[in-house]
Amino acid sequence: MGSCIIEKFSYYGDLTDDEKAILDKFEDSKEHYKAGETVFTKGEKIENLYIVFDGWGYISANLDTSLRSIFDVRLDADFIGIPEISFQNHLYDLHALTDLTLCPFPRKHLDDIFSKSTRLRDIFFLIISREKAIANERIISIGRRTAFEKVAHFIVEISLRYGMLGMEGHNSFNFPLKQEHIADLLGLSPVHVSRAMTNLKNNGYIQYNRSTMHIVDQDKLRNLAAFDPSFVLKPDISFDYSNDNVDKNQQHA
Amino acid sequence: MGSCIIEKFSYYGDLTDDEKAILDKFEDSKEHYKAGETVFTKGEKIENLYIVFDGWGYISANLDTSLRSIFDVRLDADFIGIPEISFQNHLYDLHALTDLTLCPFPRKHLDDIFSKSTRLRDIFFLIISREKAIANERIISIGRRTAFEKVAHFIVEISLRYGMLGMEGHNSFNFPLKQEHIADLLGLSPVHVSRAMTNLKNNGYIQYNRSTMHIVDQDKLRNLAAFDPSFVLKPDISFDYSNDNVDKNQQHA
DNA sequence: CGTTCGGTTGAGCTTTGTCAAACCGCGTGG
DNA sequence: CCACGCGGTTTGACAAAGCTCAACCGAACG
Repeated sequence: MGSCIIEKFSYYGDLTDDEKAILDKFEDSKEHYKAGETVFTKGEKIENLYIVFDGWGYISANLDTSLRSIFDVRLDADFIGIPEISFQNHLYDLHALTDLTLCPFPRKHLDDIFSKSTRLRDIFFLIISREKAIANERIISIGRRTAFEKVAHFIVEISLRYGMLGMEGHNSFNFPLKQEHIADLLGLSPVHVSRAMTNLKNNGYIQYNRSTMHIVDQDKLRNLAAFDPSFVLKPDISFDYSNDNVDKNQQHA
Repeated sequence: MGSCIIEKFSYYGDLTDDEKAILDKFEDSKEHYKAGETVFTKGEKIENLYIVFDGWGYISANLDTSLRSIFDVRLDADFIGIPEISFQNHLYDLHALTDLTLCPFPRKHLDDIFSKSTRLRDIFFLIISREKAIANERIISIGRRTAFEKVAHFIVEISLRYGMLGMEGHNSFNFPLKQEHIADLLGLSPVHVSRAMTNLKNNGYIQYNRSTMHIVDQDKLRNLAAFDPSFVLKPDISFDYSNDNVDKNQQHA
């Protein structure tokens, strides 16, 4: 009955009543974390998957005391824990960047989802595909783009992920990341992130202040970042595995 | 009846007769590619998943004519295409590095796997988890390690992936990658890879020639690379989602 | 033998990192 | 209301890591 899991799951596709009934077994609880708090750390036992209800989190690993790597940021309706689904213990840390509200998603109900609804299962695979595509783009960024391009690309990525839109992208959005986080996401030093961002600002690509980002010219920014739109999956899934429907939901022209 | 899919799937866990029966529906065909050939390219329609039967392949993207990024290398029993499972068209290219034999894995039979056997489905999730963990380690490497450490870490990774072993790691193995490929995997230039590798050789970490790699001292090399063993999943899966069996298959001490 | 392909080496250059100081907005307490 | 301090950003000077270009080497193969 209107659980937050159903609400957030709906972002990925309209749900039938049957599908809602399957999801409705999940407890409708929320967990709240203050900005800066740690949700879990490496090595802890995995209790749940989560869906982000509100706020920003980030997934990170610490190499030694000084070196940190951030794998990804978790926004509204993003899942947390799917890639760790067959581990018993967390591999990474999850921190709340802003105040963060999560909907726990108990693993023990996953059997139901997978056996009772091929469509819900497909949504799961959609999410997995999407996340792997994002990870691959990050690998390209970190490995082969300049600092300037890395930052530009990341801003475009967030503008697209924000609110699960299609391809248009938000032009103004909440952006609570500190430059230190961007640095750890992109494999840069914080001061170099600063240089890249002031550069983007001075050249008319973006405007920003402490907490909001405004993209002045999406096309110009995407062009600079050599942004490839094909990895962005539309939330409207309607694929099947039969290979008969060649023209359905094409990703490429 | 003894299809290569059953053979390779067995690497991930002993299969019951029921599970084998489900997999036995797959055609037992093999596709052969010569070293250097292209298996598929970005934008092509996705026909199959694959399992590697023999040889090495690599998954890459080209940014422009000069810049290439390699996401991963595909070895014996690795799957190809799982992260793209909800796309209609390929996002990346697959090339044969050596002569390469693949077992096609038609998507239309996936429904059977997921609905008829929770265990086969769990093996799928094991694979997905493992691949995401490998991708995350690559992100750490590219973003936060020195060239020397990147190369060292990559060699350790391959020694562990080779042949789906547990934690021991092979000390001598076939290594057909050119330095150019290592460069594209790790975000380096080919000449810098050369420098790093001769350095590793001169300091007694490794020996190698055109096609084989020998790790002189695993511990020393892992130590240098700050290698974190926790991301390596044992092929013996026996997890469940009930959270009752706290001590089973622990990843951390 | 000569050619080709990949690997190695050196020199100089570019990008990015490091360190330290200055700055800026904002909240707090006097 | 102002001074202060704090956290985060910016700037500058310098150092280091890695890149590019070009020459050279050496094994494999015709």
